[in-house]
Amino acid sequence: MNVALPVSSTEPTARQQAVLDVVLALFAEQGDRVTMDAVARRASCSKETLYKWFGDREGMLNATVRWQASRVGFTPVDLARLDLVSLRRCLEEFAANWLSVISSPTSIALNRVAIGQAAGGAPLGIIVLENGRFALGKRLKPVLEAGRDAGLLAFEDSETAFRTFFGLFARDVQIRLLLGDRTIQPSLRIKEEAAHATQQFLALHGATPPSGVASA
Amino acid sequence: MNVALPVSSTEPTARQQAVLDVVLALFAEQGDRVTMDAVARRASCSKETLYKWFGDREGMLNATVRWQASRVGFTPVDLARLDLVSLRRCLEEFAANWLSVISSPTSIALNRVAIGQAAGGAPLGIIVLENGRFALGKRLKPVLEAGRDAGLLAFEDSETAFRTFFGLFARDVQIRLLLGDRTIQPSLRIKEEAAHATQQFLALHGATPPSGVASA
DNA sequence: ACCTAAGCGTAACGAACGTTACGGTTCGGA
DNA sequence: TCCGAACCGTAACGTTCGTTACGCTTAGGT
Repeated sequence: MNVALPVSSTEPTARQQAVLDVVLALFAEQGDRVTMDAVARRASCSKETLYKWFGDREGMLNATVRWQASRVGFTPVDLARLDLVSLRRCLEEFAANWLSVISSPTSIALNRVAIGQAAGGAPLGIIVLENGRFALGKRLKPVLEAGRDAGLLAFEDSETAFRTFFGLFARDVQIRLLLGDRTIQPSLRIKEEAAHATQQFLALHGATPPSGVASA
Repeated sequence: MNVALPVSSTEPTARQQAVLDVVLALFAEQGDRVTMDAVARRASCSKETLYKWFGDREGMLNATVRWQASRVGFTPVDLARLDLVSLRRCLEEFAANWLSVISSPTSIALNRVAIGQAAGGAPLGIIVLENGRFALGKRLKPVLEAGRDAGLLAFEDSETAFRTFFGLFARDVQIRLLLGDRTIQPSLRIKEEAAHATQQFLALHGATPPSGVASA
């Protein structure tokens, strides 16, 4: 499995990227039920080429997940001069970015496929986890620690603090989306929910109590 | 689809329950890849019987989800005499119960199947949601409101308050389990995590600040 | 101009699996 | 005792789909 593309590093060519984008589009449309034939037809390439490039079906799915993961970008933050305002805005942006990413049809479809494959020993779920939840933690923990160093936050373990923040903004959104709940419409209130979660996190872990703003 | 068992109410017979338990066991073992043949063999029944009972494969999966959902029980609480100690204990039990349920192999497998089916328009995900997350909310919100009436809690919307509590104890546990993360071992620390989440929830929404206990 | 590699389109093979059909067996009731 | 319904075990059918193979076209290098 996965002959032409080794498990790490090698970036797919432009043509290959176009094929992987087709796979993503088909994921969003039909979920896991993506056949090699449908990919080849939509991408106007031959199945033989698919097998030459990706080895087998699992390799193609693997490359697709990596391709999508390589595109999620984070806006780096300036940790040197950090005050309560910039910290709050940074946390709100992180939360809002996360909420908007996991609400996108592409992300939902990708997570569904990864979860379906995770039933076996497939590493797809781990890849999604590594590039989603854990990548977020790696980016956010330095911010939290800088906030603590600046006397703005108080906590012992940055991992625990991050998981608290994660729970406050993620709540039940992801599981409801994955299970197909249509009564949830997070796209409209992302800003408000991110602000709310940040407010609550600062109420729990802020060194100085936030002045005059009640957690509605 | 689903001929013999109408979509609601009718309870399966003991023999049918045994078959559904076999399906659950196979879910836990092999995930979504459960064939009618494997079910018939393990359950020592004929495939013709399966089709007579459940209509088709989707009907069988449907009945399985309902069967498992019918078994999750909640311990009712006495809302009349509620003080801070009993409220705290009640919240901790809810959180601990939820964490232990979603950590069980059966629940993980069931959620994976439901999420996989949710890609199409299948109602499996909605059923799981209805009997999991929403059932929890229906049970917990009266408790929260009773706590508010007793002057122990302060919040505007019980739904919002519940989602905050949900986020505080669920955090990233469910998505990590679903994606196959093996570095997470919630079974050992469920009590501590439930107590921690309850502590944080009371810090956010408790009317009287909890005396002398720092949120570690 | 020729050769080779890459790639497209299509056909075909084979396995897995949902679904149906059939013959034999058990068991409760008339 | 006899009948019929329910059920078991197994075989068979048809579809889907992953995988492979083949013929043809195109482009770049010598």
